[in-house]
Amino acid sequence: MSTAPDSADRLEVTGYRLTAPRRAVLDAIAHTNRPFTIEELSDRLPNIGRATVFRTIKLLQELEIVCRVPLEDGGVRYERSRSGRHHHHLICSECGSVTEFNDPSLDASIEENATLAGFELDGHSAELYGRCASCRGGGAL
Amino acid sequence: MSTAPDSADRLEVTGYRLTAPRRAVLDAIAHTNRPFTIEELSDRLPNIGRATVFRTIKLLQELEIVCRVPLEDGGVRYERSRSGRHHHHLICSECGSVTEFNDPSLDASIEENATLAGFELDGHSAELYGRCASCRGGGAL
DNA sequence: CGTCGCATTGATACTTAAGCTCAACAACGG
DNA sequence: CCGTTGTTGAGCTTAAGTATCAATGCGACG
Ligand SMILES: [Zn+2]
Ligand SMILES: [Zn+2]
Ligand SMILES: [Zn+2]
Ligand SMILES: [Zn+2]
Repeated sequence: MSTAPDSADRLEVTGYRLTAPRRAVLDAIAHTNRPFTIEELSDRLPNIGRATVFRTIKLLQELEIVCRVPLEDGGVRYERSRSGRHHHHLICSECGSVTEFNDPSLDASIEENATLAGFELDGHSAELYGRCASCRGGGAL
Repeated sequence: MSTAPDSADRLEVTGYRLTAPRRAVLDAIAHTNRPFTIEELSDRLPNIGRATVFRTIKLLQELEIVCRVPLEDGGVRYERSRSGRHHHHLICSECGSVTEFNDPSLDASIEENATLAGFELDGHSAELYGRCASCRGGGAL
């Protein structure tokens, strides 16, 4: 049990090679709890080429091991997905933490709106911005 | 009635000057029905400095005259808002058209999830991706 | 009017993020 | 061992947006 055995498995099972650079990326994100940028990740992996970090993260997104978190200011971070399934994000503007949640009725509501508009839905995103419970507790009010 | 009188009013009422460059930008977006990039807009306004186009669009976003549309592939376009109020987008991956919709029950569902997580909600986004009614009608199926 | 002050403009340089290229390399199957 | 294919990484290129800063415009005031 070195790192993220399940993720590694998922890579191999899907037909991709589990190479040393890919393992290094998996390793690095397994040891991070904060959402990260590619640059940050790349800096922590000086022996791995930037392009490879990009490629690997893209790959991991497809496998739903990592997800893309769009910030309120237009920036983007990435986060190792806890659930590995479809979900949405609660993004704290104070501490930057990201919490996943899933709500079938929210998705249903989204689908309903698409149907109403005669739209064939193919994907969607929903991001919630604000202050997380612990930042509220610790700070004012 | 030259262009977008209401938008122009909104600019002035809010204390900003309605200058010639700003009017030109308002004019240009009033005559566009497709979501645009800043570059495209800037190209259509050769007499207006690029920086001014950026500044003006940013201003119009604050006034909710224009809204930022994040695409599925991570790109961004801008669109003159029809409603000028809070809404979400249906984005067609085939023709690129953007339709606004508003659904109080969707927003309620979002707020409920925030509350459940002890989160103080501050803003949110929801984008729907797929094929619009006319692209479906004209194409296959 | 004349003039002062502030908002605005725009050419340009700069920044940052992200993606692409392509030759070298590693793995694998036979 | 050799050819085929997937993978890598240094450096190049693009895109998007921002910073600079002098010049200009406009309004207020006397
Ligand atoms: Zn996520
Ligand atoms: Zn969903
Ligand atoms: Zn909109
Ligand atoms: Zn909403």
